[in-house]
Amino acid sequence: MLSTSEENYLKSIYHLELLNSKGASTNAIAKKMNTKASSVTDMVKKLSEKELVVYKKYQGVQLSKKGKKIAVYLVRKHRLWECFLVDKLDFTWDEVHDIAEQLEHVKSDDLVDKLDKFLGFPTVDPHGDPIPDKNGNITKRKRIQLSNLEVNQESILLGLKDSSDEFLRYLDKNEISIGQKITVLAKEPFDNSLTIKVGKKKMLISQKAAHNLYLLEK
Amino acid sequence: MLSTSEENYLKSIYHLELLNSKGASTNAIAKKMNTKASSVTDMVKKLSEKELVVYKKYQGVQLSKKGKKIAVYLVRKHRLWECFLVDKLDFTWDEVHDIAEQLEHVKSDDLVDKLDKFLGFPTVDPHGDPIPDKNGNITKRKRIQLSNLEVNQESILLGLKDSSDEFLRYLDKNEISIGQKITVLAKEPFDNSLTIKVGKKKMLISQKAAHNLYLLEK
DNA sequence: ATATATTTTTAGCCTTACCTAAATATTTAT
DNA sequence: ATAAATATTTAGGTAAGGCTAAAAATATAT
Ligand SMILES: [Mn+2]
Ligand SMILES: [Mn+2]
Ligand SMILES: [Mn+2]
Ligand SMILES: [Mn+2]
Repeated sequence: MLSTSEENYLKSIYHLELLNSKGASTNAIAKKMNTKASSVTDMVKKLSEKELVVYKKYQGVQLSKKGKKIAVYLVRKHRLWECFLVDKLDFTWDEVHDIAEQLEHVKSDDLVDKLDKFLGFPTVDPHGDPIPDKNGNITKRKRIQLSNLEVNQESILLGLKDSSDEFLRYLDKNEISIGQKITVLAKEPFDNSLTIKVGKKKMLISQKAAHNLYLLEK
Repeated sequence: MLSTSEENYLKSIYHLELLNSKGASTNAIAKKMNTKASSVTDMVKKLSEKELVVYKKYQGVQLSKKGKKIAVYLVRKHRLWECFLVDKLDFTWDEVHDIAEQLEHVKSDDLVDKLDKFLGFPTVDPHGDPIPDKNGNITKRKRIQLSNLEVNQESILLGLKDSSDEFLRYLDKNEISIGQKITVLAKEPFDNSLTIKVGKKKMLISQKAAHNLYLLEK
């Protein structure tokens, strides 16, 4: 049985590996987990002894098969609980992350299965992120950043790159939500800002914001 | 912010105080928490410094007002989660305790309020135990053990003294559940066993089992 | 190629929450 | 009232998961 701390390390390494397939560096893990590099070294040694990661001194870590399975299961639990909080308890999407961080560590496989069923086997969480199924399979959708969409192309908002509370509230304020149709009407060459149509509304969006929106790539 | 361990101590002391209003002894706490008396002494000193319990060496502990408030809130959370697990996720009443033991430590007042609302503000948990309201008030119902009911008196099953999984499954097997009408048909003087009518069924019940059933006292 | 900067590890400490064994206080029995 | 039994506390130790500061390895710049 893993501790909450061990579980959090595995999940962080998993997310870092998605960004950099070579593995996760000590410093990157430390930054992500708000801790010190020396603490990371300690923990990584322990995870390595348990064969949950592959670690070579000074070379960073990668998850082992066993470690990845646990990490994906944690992601599954996190996202299922986020669905529960938003769909059933009426939380907003910027309120659920910290609570799901706690709930994901509750130990009961039965609970996860029954929660999944109760929610109707959702495939994406409130932020548009995919929910791994019972076997750990994740459906990958082809997606493209809004900033890379051609002018006059229409697509559907699938998910977010940055799910920070600030960005979520920016989207709320501008009535942008997952599943909406978005069309690029014009690109401003000077600052790469975009004029877009979201639903029926026209609006201006910065390059930075456009970078953070993933659309369905057809 | 209290640790899970500190919270568990407060809850155990609370339950022990309900049995013995003078307070909880070191040994009683150790037994209840499956730990050693010396560990209890350590923790009790810490809780005393935080003014959550009143502690005098060799004299056991009582919860302070502050400590009791926290303990009651934990009981509230535990029982709300048990309702969720049984009513929404279709767990049986003998499966929910250990999961609720974990869920009760999730930190979010908002979560508790919203869960309460989602469940329709329940007043009792699946075992018939009362759920403290938002202000910590617990509705006390007059109740009497089945073993103390007069012959030919009818009453309603309110709750259980012993909620062990074995007893819960004994009740399931005999189709006895919270809310049912029960009448004592006869008492056997030799072993104090009872012939009772539960719903429409007649059955024999031992003194031990009858001790564990609380009925509404009119 | 060498010097400098950055990253990572090691060494040594701290706190929490446990433990065992020994000492001390309290309770119970004679 | 004293002895024996029981309950509680103290002393000293462990493992987990943090930390800082110093040492060592690796990466970068000249
Ligand atoms: Mn999240
Ligand atoms: Mn999410
Ligand atoms: Mn319970
Ligand atoms: Mn209960």
